[in-house]
Amino acid sequence: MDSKELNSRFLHAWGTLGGNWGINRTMAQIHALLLLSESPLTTEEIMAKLRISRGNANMNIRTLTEWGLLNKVHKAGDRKEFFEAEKDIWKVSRLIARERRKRELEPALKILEELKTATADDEATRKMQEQIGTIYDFTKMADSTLDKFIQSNNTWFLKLFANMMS
Amino acid sequence: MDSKELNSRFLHAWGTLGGNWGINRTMAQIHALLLLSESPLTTEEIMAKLRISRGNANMNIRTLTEWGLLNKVHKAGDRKEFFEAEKDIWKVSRLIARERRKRELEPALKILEELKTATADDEATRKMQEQIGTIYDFTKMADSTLDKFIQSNNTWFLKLFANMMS
DNA sequence: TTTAATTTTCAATTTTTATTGAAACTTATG
DNA sequence: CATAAGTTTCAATAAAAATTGAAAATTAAA
Repeated sequence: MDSKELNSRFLHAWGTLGGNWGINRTMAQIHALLLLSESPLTTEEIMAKLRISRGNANMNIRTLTEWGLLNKVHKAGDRKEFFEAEKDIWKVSRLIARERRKRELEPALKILEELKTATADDEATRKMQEQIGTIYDFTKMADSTLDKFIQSNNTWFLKLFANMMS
Repeated sequence: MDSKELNSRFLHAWGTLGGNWGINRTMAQIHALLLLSESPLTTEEIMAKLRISRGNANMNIRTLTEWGLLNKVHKAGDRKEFFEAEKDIWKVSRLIARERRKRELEPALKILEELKTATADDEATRKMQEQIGTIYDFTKMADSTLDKFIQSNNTWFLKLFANMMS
């Protein structure tokens, strides 16, 4: 297999996987492209390699940058911005987890907590509340676990993994 | 708060959360409705309570049932099928994890493994392959972790949680 | 077996989400 | 300061995903 084929197959696979895990396809592909790239690329180059529009490239690069998955790099004597990917896959996964927690889990938790602690008017409500309480507790635990992961370092997870598999 | 309001707010929150975690909004809402329901409901009742069409109800109930999140119940003297939700939230999360692993993670892993082990034509390819290898190893580890979770029981996770938080 | 209740299917439609591309804006450099 | 290179915005468009509803298929009771 040559590097072009490998590159293209990886972009496709990573784009699909990303698409299913809260990152849109293009965003995942931009990240994948830069993960495999030897050197930082410009917006122009990303547009050309992925055959996407300027607007699309710009907006996804921005989100990736906000998430901490890409870094801007400046080359001496060049006015253009270059982008390079965060390549430590452990860190990548923590950064993604952090964003998803923030955008999806936290708001849901907030509502669940509210429902759990609301004053129940009647017996039927109280029963429902009990069930919601269980769900809240579980979700809260999942959230804490995720948070612990987000705050952790690579070693921590390796230890956890060893522990779990034993 | 009365039971009607609690119910509706929970349906909304759970629908949104589900929507972000690989379950579509309606599917999550059907499950939520049955989670809070005292007794099993028919398709008709689900359609009415969520104001959705027959086709939509049928197709999402089917998927939920295939995933193991709903069970069919038959009432003596009634021809209709009733549905009840799996209410153990631990089990629910394991069942969802199982499906997502099957549908999303496994296919991606298969491709990554293929790319990792393909014969590299040149140095550039070999370098990319190394990077892909790292990603494969990580993804594989995530997959194994997920699998361990899927196979586990509620106690296991509680122990893990205690372990992690210490 | 016929009939009516119930469930399933699926093409058409609606809704949601992602993408384009041109214009507006910003910023370095002569 | 003027200009051109580079970046961002956003209304319009396209693509993808969810939903509808009516017709077909299935099933249980008469």
